[in-house]
Amino acid sequence: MTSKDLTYLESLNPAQREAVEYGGGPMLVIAGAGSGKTRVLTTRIIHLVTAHGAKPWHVLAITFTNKAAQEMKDRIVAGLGPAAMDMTVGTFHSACARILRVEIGRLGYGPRFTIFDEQDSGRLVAQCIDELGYDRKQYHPRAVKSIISTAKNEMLDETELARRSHNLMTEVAAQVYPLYQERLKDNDAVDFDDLLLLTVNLFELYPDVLKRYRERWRHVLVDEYQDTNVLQYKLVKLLAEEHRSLCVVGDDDQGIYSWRGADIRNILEFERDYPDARVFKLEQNYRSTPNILDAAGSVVKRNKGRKDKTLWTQNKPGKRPLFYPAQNEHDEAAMIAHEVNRRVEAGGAPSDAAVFYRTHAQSRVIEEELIKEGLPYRVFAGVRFYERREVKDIIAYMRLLANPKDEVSLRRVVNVPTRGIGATTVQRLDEYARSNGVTLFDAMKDAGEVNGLSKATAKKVLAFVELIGALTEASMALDSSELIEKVWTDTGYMEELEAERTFEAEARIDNLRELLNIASDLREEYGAASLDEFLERVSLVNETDDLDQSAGYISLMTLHNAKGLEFPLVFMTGMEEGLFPHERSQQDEAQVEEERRLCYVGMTRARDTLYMSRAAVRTTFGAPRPTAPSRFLLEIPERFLDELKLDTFRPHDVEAGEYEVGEKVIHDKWGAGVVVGLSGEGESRQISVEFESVGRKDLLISYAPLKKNG
DNA sequence: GAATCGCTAGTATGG
DNA sequence: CTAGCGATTC
Repeated sequence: MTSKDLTYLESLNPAQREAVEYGGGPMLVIAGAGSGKTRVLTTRIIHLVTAHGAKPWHVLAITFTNKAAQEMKDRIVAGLGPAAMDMTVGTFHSACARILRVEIGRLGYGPRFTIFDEQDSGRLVAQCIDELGYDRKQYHPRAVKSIISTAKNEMLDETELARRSHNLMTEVAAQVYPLYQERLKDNDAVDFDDLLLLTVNLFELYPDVLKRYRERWRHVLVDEYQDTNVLQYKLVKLLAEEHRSLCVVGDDDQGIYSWRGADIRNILEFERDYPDARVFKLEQNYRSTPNILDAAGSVVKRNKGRKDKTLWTQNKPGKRPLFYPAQNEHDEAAMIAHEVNRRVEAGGAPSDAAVFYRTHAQSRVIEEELIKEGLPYRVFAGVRFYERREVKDIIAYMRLLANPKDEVSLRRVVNVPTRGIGATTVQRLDEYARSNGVTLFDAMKDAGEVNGLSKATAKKVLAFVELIGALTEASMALDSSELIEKVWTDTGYMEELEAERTFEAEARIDNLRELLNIASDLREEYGAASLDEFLERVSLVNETDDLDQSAGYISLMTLHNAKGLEFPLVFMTGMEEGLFPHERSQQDEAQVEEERRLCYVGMTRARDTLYMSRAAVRTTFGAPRPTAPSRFLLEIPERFLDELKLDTFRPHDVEAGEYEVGEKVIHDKWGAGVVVGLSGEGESRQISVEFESVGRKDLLISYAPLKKNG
């Protein structure tokens, strides 16, 4: 042993240390929740460099989110110093984007290609459906897009897709697929799946390129391996096959992305794919109390076909998880506010707390209650911030400046704010573009010669071309934050919003200011941020990546977004059949198992306190409906769960109406009727009424606009 | 070509 | 219930 400083090894437990020091070929680390897997990954990288002489630039580490990548990078820099900056740490998508920015010319795209999001791709698919003469209503663009996406992720081409199709929708998708792909290329654009697919294509078509990247990244490490799909698996395989320094880390109990192609077999069968692979298991949990782990474990152990493991911990027993049976979603939200306040009074901080829910729609009521209580919070809505209309509009302008072939963005902004270039004009320009084989934007430059355009209209079009030209010119010299301001000023976008003077317009302006903040932060982080860097960021970065637990707010997010995070205090809301597990997963046992893993992921985010709640009545689509408790709640033995009783504050106590069978009633909408039955209690007390107008209806007494008649 | 009205689908989960 | 979209009207 030389004088190398290996003290970082001392803080590891024996299992972690073994995984860190293993010097052989492919390895799989099965790492239970909270068992220090990020630590193992980062320490292993440090060890590769320190003890095995690996060069930092030879390391490729794939994480699931950009936030995880940043954390990992910070930790490695702390251990290795600035040399660590030469490593590549990022998500599959960002790593592929980086490769494609350099290499995509081989595939016939330009280097400033646009990355389309789900909305953009959806629009393009819709155009293709129209172009092929199919009815958009019958073949919903999103459904078609989803089939194409699955095909891409499973590496099926349109022929194979058509061969396997067993319904009209898939057959149409198989026809749309090649056209969509052609249009993407015309737009110099790729969708999310393309980032991975085109990279695999590139590697398979050009062995010299693959060779370069194999030399570049001799050590490949992949986190959250249970959530990789076929394409990602393929990428890893292509890259790691030669040097075989491959370390994958994952937990089959935390696989929650099969719906977007993740294949849990990637982890379950790793040993078959790599027969010489060593398997390591990390089972000591450092995060949660035994009570929380017991409860979470009792849920996930219902799943079949999992790798057996038992988490244990030396942490103090702590409190048992608390179950709160709320009357409705307002009550549930009030409980959260109440309990966070209690914690704050006891010396805690709002930022200790996270609220998880199955669907975004649940956040609203919780927000209302937190506002009422004056508690600071932040909603992490995944990519949704970037999908807001105003944000997308400004980004569309920016994209157009970087890539004038991006017709989807062009169409989006050409008449926003309205500048007299309507659908008919765009249609004529489009016809001209097609018959002359030029892009839509080039057709606009020729507006004077386009058939059917009046002089006045042509003038408006040319003014737009000039506007974009001037902005493009400006984009070369300006930082992206300056450019954003110039865009919303010069296009008149901001002026129009400000003139509206409505509450909604104010909110939109706030969102645009937030976008500006993001660009400014980018500048602070990296010095200056060019247009291209800005676009890369907003295309691939997820809102959770901005999570800052020191900033003093309660974090609200979906259970999916909670993966990889931890909080002292966790609220799992909406523990109801049909919501969690979601109704659309209930037909299929495999999907229910995935929901169960999601439940496990949520529960194991909690360090010391875990609340689980359900609403007896929940209003969805404007209609209140009684609910049944989630099966996951029932899977937790009573000894692991306490019931939270909050008699003092129930804010929405509802008097159960004293109706009797046979009594005459009158309903605001359906008029007169007679009570024929009563059931349930409290808020979920139901009444059956035989109406003269519409016959028998079952109603909730506490919500129905119902009165006694007589 | 733009503005307004009214209908209807959506609410899984996300890079 | 509400946002987004298409039909209708100006």
